[in-house]
Parts: sequence; C-alpha cells; structure tokens
Amino acid sequence: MGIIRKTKAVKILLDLFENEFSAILAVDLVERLKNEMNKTTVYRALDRLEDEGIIHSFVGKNGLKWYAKCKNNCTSDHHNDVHPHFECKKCKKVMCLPVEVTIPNIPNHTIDNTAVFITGICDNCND
Amino acid sequence: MGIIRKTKAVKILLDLFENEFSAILAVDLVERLKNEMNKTTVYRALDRLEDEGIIHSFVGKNGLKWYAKCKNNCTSDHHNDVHPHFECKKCKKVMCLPVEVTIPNIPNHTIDNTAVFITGICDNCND
DNA sequence: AAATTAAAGCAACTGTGTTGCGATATAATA
DNA sequence: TATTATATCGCAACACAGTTGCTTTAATTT
Ligand SMILES: [Mn+2]
Ligand SMILES: [Mn+2]
Ligand SMILES: [Zn+2]
Ligand SMILES: [Zn+2]
Repeated sequence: MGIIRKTKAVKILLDLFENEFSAILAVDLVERLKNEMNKTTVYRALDRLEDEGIIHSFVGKNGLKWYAKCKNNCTSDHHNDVHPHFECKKCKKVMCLPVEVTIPNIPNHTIDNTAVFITGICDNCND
Repeated sequence: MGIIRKTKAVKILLDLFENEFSAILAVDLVERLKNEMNKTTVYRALDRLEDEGIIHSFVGKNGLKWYAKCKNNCTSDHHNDVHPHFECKKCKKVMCLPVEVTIPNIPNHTIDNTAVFITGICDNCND
C-alpha cells in the first residue's frame, strides 16, 4: 500500500484539480473526461487519490459526491484538512472554506468527525 | 396546496415517527413497510409530510436519505427546526441534536442554510 | 528485455429514488 | 346517503450514480 502509479488517468486528474479552485462533482468529471477514459477509471483513480490524501471527498445536499484538492499536507493515513463546504445557489460552485467550525459540547458523546455543508451566495456572486 | 389527506399510509408513517426517537433511513422504511404499502407510496408520503413541516430530511455521509420528526412547530412554508445530526458508529443510530452550531463569519458570503452531520459515539454506547 | 503487478476498459450489475398512468380511496357537495 | 371531484395508491418501467468481475493493457522492477 502507498504505491500510486503516475498513470495517464492520474496525471489528467491531478492536473485538473491543480487548476481548479472549486470542488468538482464526480459525475461532471466522468462526463468531462468521457473521451479520455472510462467512468470506472475515473471513479477508481479518484479513490486512489483520496486514499493518498491528495484529494478529499464529501457529499452534497442531494447525495452526489464532490471532490476537491487537499491543501494541508494530508497523508494516506491522516486527513488533517477538515473544513466546511459552501455551495453558491447562484453560480452553483462548491468551495472549501478555510474556517473552523466549533461544535458545542454534547454531553456524553464522543465526536469523531464533523461535516458541514453550507448553502448561500458566494463572494463572487454577491456584488 | 396545504391539503394532506389522513390516508392509511400517512397514519402509519405518523405513528411510526411518533414512537421513534432516532431518525429513520428512507430505505429502511421501505423495507419495513413492504407488506403494507408500495415503495412509491412511502417516498411520496414522506415528501408530503416533509412539505407540511411534520418531518424533515437530510442526507447521510454515504448519500442516503434520512427522515426525522420535526419538534419545533414547523409549517409548510417554514422549517424553523435546524440542527445538527449525529450518527453513532457503534449502534448506527442517527439522532437530531438540539444544539446550536455557530458558523463563523465568512467575508462577503450570504449564508442561507447550514447542514451539520457529526459522527462519533452516542451517550448510550458510551458507558 | 522479460517479468511483475497495478491500473484500464468493458459490460453487466446494484441500489436508491422517480415517473406515468390507470385504478382506488378519501373528502366535498348535493 | 348518493354523486362527484380529486388526492393518493400500486405497478411496472425507468433514471442514474456508483460498483464489480474479469480480461487486457500499461507502468514499474528485475
Ligand atoms: Mn474541501
Ligand atoms: Mn433532525
Ligand atoms: Zn456564486
Ligand atoms: Zn450509539
């Protein structure tokens, strides 16, 4: 484990995430790359990249899967890049938000992981 | 709009949510009621109950749909019962958490709605 | 260059949820 | 109560995101 080949698919995806500020919907990726690779390949490559801590995934309001580049030196055994995600209802873009959300103490509960998904209007659409 | 018939399906569902503290997975509901009604009926009745502000829905980490009873006098045109949801990785139950989560200010963004999904170990499993 | 093994392609499949439509039940009205 | 109107139901077919098994291909090791 830990070996990830620099295959054609991986290079294409890495390049894509490198030049994309917002998150990318898995389905869109499949569509966008349909002439270059099979959808199975897309999904499996995304899996690998996520395992390596290069990208991270989350689920939108409608249950669809999003991917975005990790920016905080995540590794294969630790994703230390936890943050809310924001969907703009105007431009439909989904972004990682570099802020901390504090969860109030919940008596007798052990918190393991928190996913925050915010909808609203982004800065770009707000002028 | 606003008219919801007290049909057999609705009665069964209302009764079910009344006696259930945790949230219910839509798929489980379909399975559990498969001898009493068609799955289409389940989904459509859930839709109606949600429209009426009697139950609310949210999406879990894996993209599956959950439903839970509203407890704060929600109406057909306003769901004023917004709260985090908590999934216990031991007992697998999903609960509504009656706490407030404060989202830090995000410059130039207008926040419309926030969904918080927490995983961990619940009070019941924690002793 | 040959051997090794991860990754790709393809087709078929899984599972959740949706849609169209004719049949039925509920509520309104006469 | 009988009649009419319409919301809801059941069924079958569908949509669609994501997965699996298996064979072939390509990347890395020797
Ligand atoms: Mn992110
Ligand atoms: Mn809830
Ligand atoms: Zn925007
Ligand atoms: Zn528990």
